[in-house]
Amino acid sequence: MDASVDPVGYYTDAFTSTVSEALRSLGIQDEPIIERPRKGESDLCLPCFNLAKRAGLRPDTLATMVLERMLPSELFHVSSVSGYLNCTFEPGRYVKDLAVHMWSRGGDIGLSPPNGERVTVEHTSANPNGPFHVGRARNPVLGDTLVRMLRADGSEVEAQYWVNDMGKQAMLLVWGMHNIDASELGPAEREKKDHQLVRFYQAANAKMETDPSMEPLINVLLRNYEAAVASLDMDRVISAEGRPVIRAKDVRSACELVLDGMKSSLSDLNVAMDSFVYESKVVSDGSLQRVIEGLRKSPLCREENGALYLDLTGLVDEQKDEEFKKRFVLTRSDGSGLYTTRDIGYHLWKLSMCDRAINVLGEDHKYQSLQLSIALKELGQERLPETMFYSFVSLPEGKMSTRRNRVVFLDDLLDEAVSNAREEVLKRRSDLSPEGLEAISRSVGIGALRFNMVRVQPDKQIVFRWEEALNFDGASAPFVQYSHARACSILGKDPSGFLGEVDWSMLVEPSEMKLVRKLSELGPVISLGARERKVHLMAPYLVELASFFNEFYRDCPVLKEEDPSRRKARMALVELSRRVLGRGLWCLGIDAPMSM
RNA sequence: GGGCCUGUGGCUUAGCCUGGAUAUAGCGCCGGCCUUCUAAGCCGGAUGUCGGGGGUUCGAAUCCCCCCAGGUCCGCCA
Repeated sequence: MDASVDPVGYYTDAFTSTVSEALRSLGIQDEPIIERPRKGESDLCLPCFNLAKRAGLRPDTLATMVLERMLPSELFHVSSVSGYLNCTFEPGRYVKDLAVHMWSRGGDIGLSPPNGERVTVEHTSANPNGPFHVGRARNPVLGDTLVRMLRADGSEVEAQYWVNDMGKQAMLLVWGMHNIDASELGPAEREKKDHQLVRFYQAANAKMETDPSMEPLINVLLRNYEAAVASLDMDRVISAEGRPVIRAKDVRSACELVLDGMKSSLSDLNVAMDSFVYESKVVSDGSLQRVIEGLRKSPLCREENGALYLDLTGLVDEQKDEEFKKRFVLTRSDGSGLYTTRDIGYHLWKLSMCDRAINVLGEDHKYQSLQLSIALKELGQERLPETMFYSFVSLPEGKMSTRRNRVVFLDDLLDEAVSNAREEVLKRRSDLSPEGLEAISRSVGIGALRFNMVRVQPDKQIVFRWEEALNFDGASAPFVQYSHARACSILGKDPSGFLGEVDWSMLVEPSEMKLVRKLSELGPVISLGARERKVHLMAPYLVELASFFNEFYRDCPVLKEEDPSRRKARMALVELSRRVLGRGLWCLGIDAPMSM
């Protein structure tokens, strides 16, 4: 068999066509639905229940009849068990074919060739008014993992952060920075700019709650600011009640300052963005106006007191939602745009730049996202953004809230993770340099955090508990990292041990064969993540793989193996495991340390 | 009030879209394994009305209906 052919598909096709032929010889024309059994020894199965029903036979009778009519194959053998036709690939041959195929990919294992698809993943996009808290930390972790898995799957991906520099939050921040004396504020939690500047935002917010003149003031500023942005006059002085308050360009620079601090948290989490797109872009390049003009032509569009809205009444039944908000407001009475309107402009632009747009959003954005899609359809947009929603992380005592001071900052969690990891490393290693200790502690600490945020289905709520967030035992990043380090340790003792021709048929031990099979599941796990956005399946896959590697490690001595050919095959299996574990961890944005 | 999401051993969780063979793992608990390539490991054991009730089906954790609990949304806010 040619090394470039994927054995899974090859064997599956062989079984499928043999089954189809046998079925046809029984006069059954249905295309058989071949499944992967969840349990049991076999590799594939054909449940015969529905076929038997249509043929008027008992399932086990049909299975046996099909079995009797199947041509024998060198690739697999088949048995009939309680209504199932079970197919088991010829173990030695299959494992060898898998290993040869994987080995031929070299260091590129798990990377598909470019598929020509351009994907934009928008994630994180938190308002630039203060540091990240862990309530939203799932967003960058899920988003970045998706980006990595798409890249591994061969897509050309852009990770995009949509920065809200046009809204009330941004204006409150700037107003605070220019009108509140720093000496009136309490000390900041950290030196980082996001922690420093959030104090101005909080103070401005507090003032708005007590001072009724604040709200109209901010609204006037926002309106004047939008006008300045629309006419590309960033030097314009933005005033209210005739008094100058800020310059238009101050808003953007304030956001950028806070964003600097936020970017450094992202980088600590191993999250990299490719581009930051500011909301003001949509205003300054005129696309906001084009959106409004375009939607004006929609039959759903209505006007009231100068405000434009889409009348969604007709969609009520379709959505099975009697209380569907009937109006999707596009502009205020004064003609100025709203967040959702700018979002439409952004999406039109984004969709024109890629083949697939994916948004990672908190579940609170579901409704807004639905409205967005309706508006995009009204504008004639055929491709719509895909969404990945996640539920919030809350605290045992309730929802995180900055105002009630009930919040855990991401920066604190990151520090805590690294310092817990450091303690664990120190328990086991005394030979490390300070730099080595830091590097391993960081890999382990941050890895454990990221792992715990992607290991569960995104739409499940998470209650944040320190001991769980920093879990280093069992199904955790360090468990997987440890297997990787063990592999590296063996390879380090004989770096040339797998060079030359490898005889994969030397791998006959059950734990070797199990490991090879598990290694071959990397590709399918990556494509499930990339194509169906099920990124949470990578974590349990890696745990299972690491566990199989540990069994192999226990059962099969490598360096001490005396038969040179078997030793080489085992060395190569260790190298293959190292590559696959490394690739999987890379997909999760988790470092794969050489030693722990 | 209505829409959407979630509810699986003491705790956390996979499977649900696309119904099928003994319901997946981990933590914790109990009992073993370091003169042998890193014990952050391995092996064995106990633990389940798959939120509750109906229905469809030869067969339901999975599909449909009702109910309960938690989350979330229903602004000329973002």
